[in-house]
Amino acid sequence: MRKASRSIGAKEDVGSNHFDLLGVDPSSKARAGILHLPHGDVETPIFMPVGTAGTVKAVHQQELKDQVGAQIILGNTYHLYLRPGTEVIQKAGGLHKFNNWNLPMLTDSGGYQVYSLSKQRKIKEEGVKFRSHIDGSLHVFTPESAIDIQRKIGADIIMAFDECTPYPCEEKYATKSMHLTHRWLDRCLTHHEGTTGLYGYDQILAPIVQGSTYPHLRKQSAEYIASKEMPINAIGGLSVGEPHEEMYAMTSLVCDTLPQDKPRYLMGVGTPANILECISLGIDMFDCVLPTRNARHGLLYTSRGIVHIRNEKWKQ
RNA sequence: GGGGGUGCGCCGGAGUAGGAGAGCCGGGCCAGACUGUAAAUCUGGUGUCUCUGACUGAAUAGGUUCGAGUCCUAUCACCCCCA
Repeated sequence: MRKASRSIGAKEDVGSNHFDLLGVDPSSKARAGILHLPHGDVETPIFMPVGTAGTVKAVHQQELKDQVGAQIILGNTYHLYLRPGTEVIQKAGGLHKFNNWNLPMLTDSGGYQVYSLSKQRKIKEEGVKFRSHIDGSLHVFTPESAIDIQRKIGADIIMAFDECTPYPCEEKYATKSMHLTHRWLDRCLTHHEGTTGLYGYDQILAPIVQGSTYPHLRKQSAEYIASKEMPINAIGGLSVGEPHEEMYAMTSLVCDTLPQDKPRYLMGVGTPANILECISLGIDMFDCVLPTRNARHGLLYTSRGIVHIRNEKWKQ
């Protein structure tokens, strides 16, 4: 495997050419490319391990780099904002310095927490009021504040603030939510353009396609997102419990609508089979908690199927 | 050798001053779940059988009693004290 080159703390703007599409599979829609980011290049298709609170759980940084070969990892705006807190990270000089990870990073905006913490939040046009899952304190996330926090965290790629809808989701609500996400995207874009990275490099803002499992909504949302002409386009609101066939159908439809020359990021996917299938549909980037969570829960994917390594029969 | 105490589930603990147990809590084990992480978490199972219901079961063997895990006798095992 080729080692991704590195340009730590690169001050120069990497320019509009963030992505080189190297090849397309003639028998599927699978692609190979290189994504150029301030902290190095990333080979796509890529799986990005999730380190919600700034660290990939149960894996040492060294293992993550040397054995796992991770080229980019995730962090989460909501969780980092609550703990250790945005100011702490900013004082450290950004998340890269805070956790000593000098390769690319991406932060999710907190949009997933609109879904996963739905019991303790309220959505309004302005933004989302969250009750902290740690101490119950009240916090407001808006498209603008989500960008501000992500500026302070300093990831190479930052995500638009969206609503990840649950499954199943009524069409009426899915429509309303999609439009809200679109309006929030416009605010994110404006705020992103009006601000700069705090640590001497550009941060790419990625918009997110929503629309639940409704083809016409997905198409409409994909067209809207594509019209923004951002360097990376993301697909959200999938892998939330819908049948795989629906997930593939939506992914396929959206991939066919999004531009060819930009990386496509399918958020929250998935199982090994999901990933292979979606690569063949044209997805370039993935993230999922499944490998780390399942590993912590003693579940291994093997060539002979799933193994629960903690079971007595696997012990010596 | 003498005295005292304790014995039920795979393990540990709780409980029972004769009156409803396949039965409390924890662990282990077995199975399942987990998809932009409120998750080293959660759910279910864990005596036997011909399984919508039965049967057996409180160290072992007897006894008292309408009724015994509980009381009595003997035996066995373990723990404590004395010699």
